[in-house]
Amino acid sequence: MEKIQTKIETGDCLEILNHYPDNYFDLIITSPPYADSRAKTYGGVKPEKYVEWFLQRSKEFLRVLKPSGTFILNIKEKVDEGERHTYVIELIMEMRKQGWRWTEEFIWHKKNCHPGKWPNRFRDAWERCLQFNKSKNFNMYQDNVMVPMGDWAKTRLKTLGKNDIVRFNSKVGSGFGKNISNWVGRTMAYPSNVLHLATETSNKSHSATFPRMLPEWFIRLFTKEGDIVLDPFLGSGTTCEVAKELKRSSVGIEILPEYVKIAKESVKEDQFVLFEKRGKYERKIKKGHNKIRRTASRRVSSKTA
Amino acid sequence: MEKIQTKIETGDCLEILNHYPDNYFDLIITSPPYADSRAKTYGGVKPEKYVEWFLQRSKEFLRVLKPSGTFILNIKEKVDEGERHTYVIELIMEMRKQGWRWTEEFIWHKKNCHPGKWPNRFRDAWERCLQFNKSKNFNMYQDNVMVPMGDWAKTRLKTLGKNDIVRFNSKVGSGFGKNISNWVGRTMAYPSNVLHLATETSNKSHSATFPRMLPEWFIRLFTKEGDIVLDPFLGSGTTCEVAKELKRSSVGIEILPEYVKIAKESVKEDQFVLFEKRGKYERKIKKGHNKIRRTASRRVSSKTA
DNA sequence: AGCTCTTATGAATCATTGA
DNA sequence: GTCAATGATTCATAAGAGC
Repeated sequence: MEKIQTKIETGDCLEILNHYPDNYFDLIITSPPYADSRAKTYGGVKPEKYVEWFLQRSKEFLRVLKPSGTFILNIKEKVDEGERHTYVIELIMEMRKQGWRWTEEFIWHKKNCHPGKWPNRFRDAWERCLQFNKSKNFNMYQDNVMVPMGDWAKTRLKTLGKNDIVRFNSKVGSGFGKNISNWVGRTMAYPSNVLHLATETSNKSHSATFPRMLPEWFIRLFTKEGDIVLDPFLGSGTTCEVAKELKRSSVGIEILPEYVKIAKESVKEDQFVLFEKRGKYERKIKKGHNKIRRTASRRVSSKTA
Repeated sequence: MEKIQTKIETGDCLEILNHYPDNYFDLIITSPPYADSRAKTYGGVKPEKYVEWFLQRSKEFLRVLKPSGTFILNIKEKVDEGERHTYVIELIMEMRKQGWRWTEEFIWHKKNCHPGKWPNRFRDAWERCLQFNKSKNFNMYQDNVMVPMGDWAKTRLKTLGKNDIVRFNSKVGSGFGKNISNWVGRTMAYPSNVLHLATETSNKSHSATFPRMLPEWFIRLFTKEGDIVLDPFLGSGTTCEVAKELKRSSVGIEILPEYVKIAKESVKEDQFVLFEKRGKYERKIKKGHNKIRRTASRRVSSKTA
């Protein structure tokens, strides 16, 4: 098996990435400090300055990303003076001018978002996962993220054993095609662009951690084993941890020493386990897979009960 | 009870609205023809021209909306050359320059999105419901859209949906006990800004109707009985139908005669039933409730199983 | 009334073919 | 070459029929 590397660097990604060559990463995935948040750690970028601040860095991301690669940006605009701020949509416009293609916008539906009540606003239960690419053709491994089919399939497809059940679509070319027999016995379906993930209420001592499932899903979708992933705003190291479990190399960049420390410890622990207790590592991987499967099956049973 | 009026007009809302005074409507809710769609009926506004085309009309919407009112815009950008088109986010930017406040973006999660498979894209399962306002203080009646929560749904009210949109009023006096207000506080929660609704796949003879629950939810949330609602792109009349059921006055404007005909028939039929066969009307309403409850119950059982 | 089973179809997207 | 029409692909939901 190919050897994978996990590297965590301390500093501003704008500087650190200077040392990396063009077309180097297969996937960039990150959840950057939102405007005005983490004021003490990142200098508190003001919403008005956010686009400018980010564009300098996204220019570097564009350079180090492979043409076949993908950039996933998890972000959500803050409320400012009772309005949604426009820095995110401005950023999309400006990144396109920079050369990025805005391929898709995934929705992360936060199933257990924070409770709260305001007179003119409901709880914010979703975030954007913006997909940007350098070219029209990029790598996408859809089979890696298939989900169990809805229960309707069990009852319906089961009975369609006869070879030619044909739906004549006279006007609209939608619905089942002519070869429904292809579908008999299928149990998995491709997902949509809406992700239902709970936020992690974990104990990790830092803010704004995204749940492991989020980077995991995108890493599985847009990379294969041995590929190399970048998270330029690593935080406490989730992306690198997940990448490593999935046998992808990764580079994480984080400006705040406390976070770097946490991140390095997680990864170091993994290395220890990897080299000295292989059995346990295997179990860990398996556990990860089971976790995914369990989640998926929970979703399905939820759909079918 | 206050008398309510339902009025359906034929024409381009840009012209028709000239006849309406400033600050007249409490809520504007619409799903305009998307760029490049309905080419044969609406002239098929090109994506490049869409913002300009819409801005003329949103200027009128701004004029006729009360300062305390809300404008809900259901829209989604098409894929163009493998990229999401930017006309929607450009529209947000331009409408703000026009004087609108972009208060919030609700997500409509389309549970039964269109099937299909492509090498570089998953199925599109969501649309935007953009909330715009004229002022920071607008009317919002949050209690009208509360949803049941927690174990209560499993045990006492299997028929109602957690995380779902339910007619709160319909439960009052329907046999759940007189002290409903006591447990309402503990068992009902405010929803989030993510709406889970299936598109209607029924047999209505026209395309692109949004599900009744969508206008219903926003009408309940942003208006009270006797208020007046506008849908400037009425389509087959869903908004006016729902407004009428909820005892709100409404004006619907539709350019295509066929749709106007359908819309007028729905409203007329309701009137006929209302005045000549009251018993049947009652049944119809009840059937409507049952429909909702059935939908909710499927979803709930799904979440709790 | 409450099941199961059948059937219709929905703001889709992409590649190919034809004008 | 540009643009329009056609074909191929694929889920989930709700109405309706039947029992």
